[in-house]
Amino acid sequence: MGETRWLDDREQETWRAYLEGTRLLIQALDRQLETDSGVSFTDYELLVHLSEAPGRRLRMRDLADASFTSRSGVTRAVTRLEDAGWVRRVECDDDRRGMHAELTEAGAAKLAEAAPGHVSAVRAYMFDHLSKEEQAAIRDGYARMRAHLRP
Amino acid sequence: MGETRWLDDREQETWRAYLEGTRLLIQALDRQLETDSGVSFTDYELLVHLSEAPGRRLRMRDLADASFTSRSGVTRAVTRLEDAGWVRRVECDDDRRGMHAELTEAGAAKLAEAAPGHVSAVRAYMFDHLSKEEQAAIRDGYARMRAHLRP
DNA sequence: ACGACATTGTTGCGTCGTCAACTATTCCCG
DNA sequence: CGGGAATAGTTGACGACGCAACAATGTCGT
Repeated sequence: MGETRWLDDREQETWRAYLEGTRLLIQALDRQLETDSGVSFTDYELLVHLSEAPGRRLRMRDLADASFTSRSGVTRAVTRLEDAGWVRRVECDDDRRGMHAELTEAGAAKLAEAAPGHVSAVRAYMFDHLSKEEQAAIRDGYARMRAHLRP
Repeated sequence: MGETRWLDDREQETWRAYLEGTRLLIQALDRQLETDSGVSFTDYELLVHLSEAPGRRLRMRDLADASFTSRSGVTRAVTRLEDAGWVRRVECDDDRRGMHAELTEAGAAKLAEAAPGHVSAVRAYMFDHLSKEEQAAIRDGYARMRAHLRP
């Protein structure tokens, strides 16, 4: 146990700005999606993952991995999305344990409806306030962090 | 309604790296605090806010504002921290509606015990992977975002 | 081929957090 | 001053999510 290297003022400010900015940003995006399209931010992200997958479907585990949440979280989220009519469960051919979550037409339509407003919000709340250099720094820096934190 | 300006590949990657890196980072920090000191990340942050306040106490509303959570969230969190013995409620002299949350000695001790490991984790998970320039970009960029998003 | 072990998805349970409603108090303007 | 509006903190109802346990199925070594 060596001496603790505390954060200096500059690092403190970086840490606080990041934490608080992130919290405000996510809250704002969630509110925008919820009020304009009736989708939560987490549900929106799940729909995006499905829409980008081949056949618009993903194994439950892959959806969990892609969204960095737990298996049970995905189970419940998919049930939620199924009740909304945006996703359906499809049994796996090659693995009888397996389940696919598949985007329905209604789900794709909902996503198409929600996407423009969401993207505009991401621009208005985040990208419009960042220079190209800052965007590059964030991209590279967080990609490196992500690589080291990935399990 | 003009045409939507979708995110280009670079912006997409920035957005994804940021979101996923952040999710992994917060999860990792939460786990570290929880396993090493038995404190959740949110509770840790509340203790920090109190420890930095004059008299180690804060009005409930100020604690809510500082932590960017709802009033009810703070009420429940403070009850939780009170049960743990780390915080006590003190009535306000000048406003009979008011309540202070005050850090106890045990709370200060818990914070002192948890802080070194947490700071080390913040370094190991985040700062060690970022150049000075990237840190500066994040600090400035998020500070600007935060300023625009603040209510 | 077969038994030990791993994996998949779901569920019960507990925790955490928000919104809306409520009481108590304070503020402010006519 | 007095009374409506604003504010403080709490609570109830509810939704989201993680962990651990579980049954069903698949995988692998011998």
